[in-house]
Amino acid sequence: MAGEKAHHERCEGHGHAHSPHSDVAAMIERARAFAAARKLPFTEMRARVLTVLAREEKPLTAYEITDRLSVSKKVQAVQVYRGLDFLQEAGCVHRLASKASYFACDHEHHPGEAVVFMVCSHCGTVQEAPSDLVAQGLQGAAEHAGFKPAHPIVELEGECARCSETKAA
Amino acid sequence: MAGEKAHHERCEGHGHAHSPHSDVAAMIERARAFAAARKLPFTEMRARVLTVLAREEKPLTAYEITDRLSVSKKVQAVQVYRGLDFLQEAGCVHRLASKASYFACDHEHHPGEAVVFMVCSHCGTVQEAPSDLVAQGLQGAAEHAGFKPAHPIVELEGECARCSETKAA
DNA sequence: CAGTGAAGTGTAATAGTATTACACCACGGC
DNA sequence: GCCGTGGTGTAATACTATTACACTTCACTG
Repeated sequence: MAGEKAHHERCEGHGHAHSPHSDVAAMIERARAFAAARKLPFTEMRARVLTVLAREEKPLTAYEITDRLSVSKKVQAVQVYRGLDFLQEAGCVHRLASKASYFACDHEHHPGEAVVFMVCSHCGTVQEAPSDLVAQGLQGAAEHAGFKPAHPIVELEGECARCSETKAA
Repeated sequence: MAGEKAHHERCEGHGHAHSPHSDVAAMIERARAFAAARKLPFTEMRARVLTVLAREEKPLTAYEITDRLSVSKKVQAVQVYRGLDFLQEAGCVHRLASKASYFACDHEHHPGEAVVFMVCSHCGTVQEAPSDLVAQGLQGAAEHAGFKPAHPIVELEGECARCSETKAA
């Protein structure tokens, strides 16, 4: 049942693992816009946290971010968590529940959409892919149980294409 | 051990919130069978951890289980984690990634199946519901990305039927 | 029947993730 | 001005999970 090409993705053809250099500036801009819309400041700290994540290929834990930032100037984990909270609200960063780690996302998500986080157990990268079928499945399960759905978490551990190829070679 | 409530509202068709009294003895038996099949001992500790979870309506954290068990005899978290590892392998207990907590499950799961954990943000209970649509969606997303899927995590936060009704009243 | 090895236990210590509390700062609005 | 909302920096703490190690149990086997 592969024929599932969901909405337009801003990702190029194959859902890419948010690559390290996928326009950091654009991500910053998106976060800034969100802040403006809420009349909240887009502070230095928020930008720094997002920048670290945007440059990274893999999810990082809050403490890894803390370490990265502390190289230039000592920061504490709580400051990073505050930044992450904001960025998650802004939709610029997602939390990977299975790994308790965080990664940047360069595109908008629409309400009601179900996004699958495919996590490579070999290299650690994450690919996002929206799925209508999953969304329908969740909706159906909820309906059947009289459950009022709010926020879905869909993570799929496995091996990414790149790592599979590498091994095959 | 505790009284057996003859009330087994076993899986009527679909997911019920694994109620506190859904036959604890049967769960123990299932775990015991798994152990036997693997030629592993089904020890006191394993039984105790499972019993605590089976009697509870909501997921518990490892430390909550530790506290419950420590009432009768002091145990340490690591012992509980060991029990949980076994029980998860046995399929008798699932981990809720979004809450870092654990709950008992009274039925088998089949490979390739995708199970939705519906978590009520009000009362904390979890209902399980298998969904073919979700399974297909995951499969499709993986195929499309050349991703080799292994273990899915599907959690849906929201409000259960009971809590919705209560509020409405 | 001793010897061996896989598996579990109990205990202590530690690593890793996240939050609370509080004093202080910055800025926008009346 | 000054007040309120929101951010920062710092310290401390709570919560989740793992590692290490000495000891036990038990099935197997030589």
